[in-house]
Amino acid sequence: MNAVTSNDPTPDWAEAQFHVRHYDLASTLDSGQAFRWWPQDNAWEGVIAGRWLRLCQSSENLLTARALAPVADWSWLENYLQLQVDLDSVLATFPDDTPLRTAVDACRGMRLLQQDPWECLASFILSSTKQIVQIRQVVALLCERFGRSIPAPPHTGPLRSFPEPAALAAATEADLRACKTGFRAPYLLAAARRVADGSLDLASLRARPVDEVRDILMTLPGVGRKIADCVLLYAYGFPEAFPIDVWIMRALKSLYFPKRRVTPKRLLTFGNSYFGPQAGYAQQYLFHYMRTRHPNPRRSRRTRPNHPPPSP
DNA sequence: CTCCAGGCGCCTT
DNA sequence: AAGGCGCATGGA
Repeated sequence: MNAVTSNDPTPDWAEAQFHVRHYDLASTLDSGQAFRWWPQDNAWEGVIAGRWLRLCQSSENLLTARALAPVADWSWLENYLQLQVDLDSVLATFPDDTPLRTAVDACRGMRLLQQDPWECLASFILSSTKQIVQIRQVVALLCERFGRSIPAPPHTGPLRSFPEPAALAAATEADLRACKTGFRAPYLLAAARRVADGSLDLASLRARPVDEVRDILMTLPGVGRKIADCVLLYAYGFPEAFPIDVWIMRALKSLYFPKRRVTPKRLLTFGNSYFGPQAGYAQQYLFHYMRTRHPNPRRSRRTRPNHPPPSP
């Protein structure tokens, strides 16, 4: 995973290559962790750390990154992509059962990212009762309206960074509702204000125990156990965090308790205790497996009766 | 049209 | 403690 930088003596852009093992870039960037990556010509383009980036898995063991400005040190990207993680040792901690083996086999190489806490927190505040495509749309609108303009390549439109807390804190609830945030607008506004005024220091949370960080995040309105766990997992890198949403509930029920009566409470207890020290990784594999391999159960329902009733 | 979406807060029992 | 319901908005 050593970076090899371009030899161009005066580049106005930068390229680096990273040697990887067991890395699936596509499922990593498209598994509902982050919401600002788009497929483009056999590569992925997105904005992180306030700059446009193009990532390509040019071969099984090689990632290529391209940026628009010289990059002296790529460690921020290595950290974001979690290139240093030995996936085999993570998978070795999983309980050895058929459902998890199936889920891992469906997208072996998928990683957890390590994202910016503010972007992750704000994005997941917006996630409640929204589909992933809608979350991406709302995040894009917020960036468009409140982000800082950043250098963009010719083939994209104008690009903007993810909005700073202060930029959203200065907005009105109506401004945020104009970005389709709906009933989540006051939650996002409150979080932005808490971070912007310094009463919530997201950077300092990294050094604290996971349960303390969860409790602190849950003091924010609109942030319950699930959203807090997403931030713990996707931004702070607590691998034991296990966000349980409707997909995971469905996975636990259908994969671990098929044809058995189980209360939601029992499923929660099971999910929060069964998967071990890297439960968050297990969660990501189960989530992605359910989303990609198990169609929405509603879709199997017959949409029209065999014999339509006569017209009046 | 109806049902549901990477939930949460609040109100009833 | 536990369960029901409304919340904005749009996809299926």
